[in-house]
Amino acid sequence: MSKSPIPKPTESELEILQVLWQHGPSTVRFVNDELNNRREVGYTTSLKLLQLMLDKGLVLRDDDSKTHVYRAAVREEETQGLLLDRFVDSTFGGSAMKLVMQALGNRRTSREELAQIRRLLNDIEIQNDTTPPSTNDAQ
Amino acid sequence: MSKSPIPKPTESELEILQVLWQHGPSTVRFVNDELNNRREVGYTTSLKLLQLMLDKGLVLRDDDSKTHVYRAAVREEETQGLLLDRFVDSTFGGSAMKLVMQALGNRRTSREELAQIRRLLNDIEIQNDTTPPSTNDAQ
DNA sequence: TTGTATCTACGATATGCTTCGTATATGTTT
DNA sequence: AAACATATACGAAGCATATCGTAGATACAA
Repeated sequence: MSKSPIPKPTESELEILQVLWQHGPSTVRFVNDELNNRREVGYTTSLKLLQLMLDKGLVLRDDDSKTHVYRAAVREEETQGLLLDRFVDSTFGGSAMKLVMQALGNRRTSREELAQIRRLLNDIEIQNDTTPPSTNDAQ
Repeated sequence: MSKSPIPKPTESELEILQVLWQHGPSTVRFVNDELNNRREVGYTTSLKLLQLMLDKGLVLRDDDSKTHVYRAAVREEETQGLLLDRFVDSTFGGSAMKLVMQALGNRRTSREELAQIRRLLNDIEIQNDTTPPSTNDAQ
């Protein structure tokens, strides 16, 4: 519940965070290898990125051993939420609804996923019933 | 249905597109005024942006009269869809589901909006029943 | 016609992101 | 010990974006 000055990660930094979120604390070597599954990246590039991210506070590192180990300093959902807000604002003029409609409408969604969303909708409606609507951020 | 080499608009360019989408063909002056409702932007900055966007093919202009009139050259939904794809990929590792769940979970959604989504879900399921699933982009 | 306002064109700057090369330290193998 | 592999640190280049200043054109008012 603390408002911290989280710096917005760039796209490249996000790629690295994805790796760290998915695989946990990792060496530069490992991160670099993972990145190279998607595209060509030099080792020192990944290293530099991680160092900059360390400065920004996006990652932490354990440098007890010679080979440093980096881990994410920001939580996945929190970061995604932050970026989602910005994205909704810049691309959909603040309307989360429009975004959801497009996301659902313009791609294949499996039956299970649809069911999952329905469950979520039910939960939200229950919440709406118990806690009366105050301010409405979605539009 | 034509695949055109649409350049990805930057955030600033998106702001301008929002104005054009919302208000239709506009002068630089008007666009700049609109932008200044949100933040400080110099007139020549807006002008330059529009000129660059013209080069990129993001906007068209009518320069019959001395004061040029710009209009969007890309459609709103199409552009949003393009950016949505990129965003889902970079921030949610390609999982549109995760995005939708977060978008719905982390903000207030009114009863009508929920109903609207339910309707959309129904439509999708009907489609899923009539046309068997081939490739699954979501997830 | 002389100013004044408004417009476009365009160069220049500042900043941030990404990338890599090189130097240097450290550990390992023969 | 010498050679080799691998690590970190750091400077610097290349590029895109965003921003603005200035010059020059054009219309209109006094």
